[in-house]
Amino acid sequence: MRKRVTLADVAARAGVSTASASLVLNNRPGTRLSATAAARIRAAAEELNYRPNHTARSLRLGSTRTVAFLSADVTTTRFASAMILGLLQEADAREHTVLIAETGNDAARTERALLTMLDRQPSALILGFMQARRIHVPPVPSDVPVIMVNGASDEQHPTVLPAEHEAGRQIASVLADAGHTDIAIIGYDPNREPDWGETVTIGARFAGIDEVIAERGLRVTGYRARRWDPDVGFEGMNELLDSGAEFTGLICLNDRLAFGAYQAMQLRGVRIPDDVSVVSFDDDVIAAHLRPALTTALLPYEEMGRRAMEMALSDSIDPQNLLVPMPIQLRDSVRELRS
Amino acid sequence: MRKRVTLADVAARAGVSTASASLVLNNRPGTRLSATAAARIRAAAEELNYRPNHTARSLRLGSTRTVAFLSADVTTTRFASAMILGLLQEADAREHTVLIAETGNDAARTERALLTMLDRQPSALILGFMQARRIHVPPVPSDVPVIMVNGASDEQHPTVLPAEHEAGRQIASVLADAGHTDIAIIGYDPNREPDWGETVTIGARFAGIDEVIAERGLRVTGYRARRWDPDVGFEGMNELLDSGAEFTGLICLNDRLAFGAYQAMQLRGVRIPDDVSVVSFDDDVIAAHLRPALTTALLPYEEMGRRAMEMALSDSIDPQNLLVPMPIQLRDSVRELRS
DNA sequence: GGCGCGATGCTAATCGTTTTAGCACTCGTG
DNA sequence: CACGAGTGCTAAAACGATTAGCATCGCGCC
Repeated sequence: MRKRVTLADVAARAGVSTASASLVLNNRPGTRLSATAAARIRAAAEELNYRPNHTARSLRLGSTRTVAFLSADVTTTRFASAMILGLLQEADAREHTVLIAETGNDAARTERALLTMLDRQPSALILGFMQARRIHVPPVPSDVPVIMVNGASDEQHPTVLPAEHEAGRQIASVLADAGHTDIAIIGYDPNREPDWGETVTIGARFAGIDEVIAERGLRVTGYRARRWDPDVGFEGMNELLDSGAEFTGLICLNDRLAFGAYQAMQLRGVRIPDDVSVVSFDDDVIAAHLRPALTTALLPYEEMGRRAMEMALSDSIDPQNLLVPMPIQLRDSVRELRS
Repeated sequence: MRKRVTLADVAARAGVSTASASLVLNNRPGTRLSATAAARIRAAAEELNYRPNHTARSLRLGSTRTVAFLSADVTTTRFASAMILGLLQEADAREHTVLIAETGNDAARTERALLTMLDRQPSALILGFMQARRIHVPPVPSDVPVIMVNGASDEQHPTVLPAEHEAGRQIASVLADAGHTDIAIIGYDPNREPDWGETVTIGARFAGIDEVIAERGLRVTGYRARRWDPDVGFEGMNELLDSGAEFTGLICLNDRLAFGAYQAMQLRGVRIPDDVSVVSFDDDVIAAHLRPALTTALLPYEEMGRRAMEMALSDSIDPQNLLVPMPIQLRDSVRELRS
């Protein structure tokens, strides 16, 4: 393919000025060009396969139709792609494209990435986090909106977060509604270690669970853990079982913990859900494939991405903070207790 | 923050022309500006916090330092984020940014996304696939390189693919070297169904396995399957066990199949690796967390992303096709057979 | 015949850079 | 003192679009 065809080429072929061509091709309302001239221009554009030079247009208009997405930790989780997909879908629907950069968890790198992005004059800036955190965002020109997905900023930018509090309530209620009163929790931290403060969402998840425990008068044994990995779940379950604690229901703070707990129970002949009913959070890819399939609260990253883009591109940022529901995926890991 | 400061602002403050300012700030070699003027310019830029307008520069230079990444199916797999991370790292090192778009598996949508991207004059185009496929790529201006990651094009664009053939050989050899001669394979298709042709890589994986089978004289029972999901692995393993086939080694064509096979064996009391040794492909997130941890060939998506960006941004595209090694993750699922 | 006016379309400035051609000035030199 | 060779810097033309304001034409009307 040869050099790109410019507006001037189209205009020349149609025998008009670039001004007229521009007017017609953008079908500006109120333009007073003859119908025949307009037709000639359109035909020329068609024949030459004209596509406007986006860079030139951006320079003139002062707006690139581009949204910059800065992500902390694209890699550490399989959820990132869901979020990106949501962003991309909504951006596409609104005829914008997405610039993406990785910031790591590093303030200096974040600042650098942010400046690089700002140099490209994006229409909006979206900061995404895989482990919901609160960070400091360097100042940004006031005309470019900043949206935080699954995180928060000291500067009070609008956020999109999962509705963890409600999910905590619902997940605990699943167990309570099924008649379970003796509950074990893996990953729980009754003392709310200070580090949890860094993550914006987990506190709400705990609070939701706590409320239901209090309201329903549940008896609880907890296994504290900060790292939520399968091995921890494995270890935790073994410890709970060894302690002789009595429980028929188990809440795992995420699916990876649940995965480990499953392994421990299987090895010791504890049957799910006959002996212990399990509920959890995230709806990780494995959750549906565990045996029995795991009941869990879905982390709605795709929807969050979509909503973030929506907020970024709508002129009115009405809801400063948006909570996206975490639908409960009811599967086979919970048994109805006959009382 | 107020309006962006332009080069003219800097020049004015330094008392020189924009030409001089541009020359100095880009430290063009061979310019003969006085040291004091240069210092004044630099100081002014510093004080005003000048950052060049990327759009304007792109327009002038005819090159946006941007690479467009088109992805088929960002969502369907947890591997996407690894690939993106690789791309991002290398792009960052070379001072480029990445535009990203989703194409689905749809030719029309791919074409549309491609055009949108081309309008932004990217330095290169990278097409990524999660399920390695061969597609038709619409024509692209000859000055923008096109790289295929984990896929191939009818137009013979350079590709970056996992070294499946070698991995097939190595994975089969792990079993053979450990003394196993009776092997079961789940996901195998001895007849190479025609559809496999669509995927570029799997054929090579099969071929590698086949070679070792022939060279070592292994005896093989296969469970055919095209969908490689946990349920299929579960079902496959049960069927193999029911058939009364004798085997001490099991090759699963991916970790999800292996996951299902593990479940089936656990339920039936077949011990891994004491009764059956298992090897697999992908190094999915769960592979390391299975009990026992699974020996598998890592799909090097991050490295592939990095190499693709490298090819895209280096002037000389020497190796038209690059095979990235799939390192074997040796873990605990294989037992050494004493003969 | 000159004026007003609607219809049609063009000129030229602009966005913020980069870059080439060349101006103005100072020396050194024959 | 005229001339060539440096030196230090600038004016102006791009890049490809958008848009406010102006120009031209034909025609009817007084």
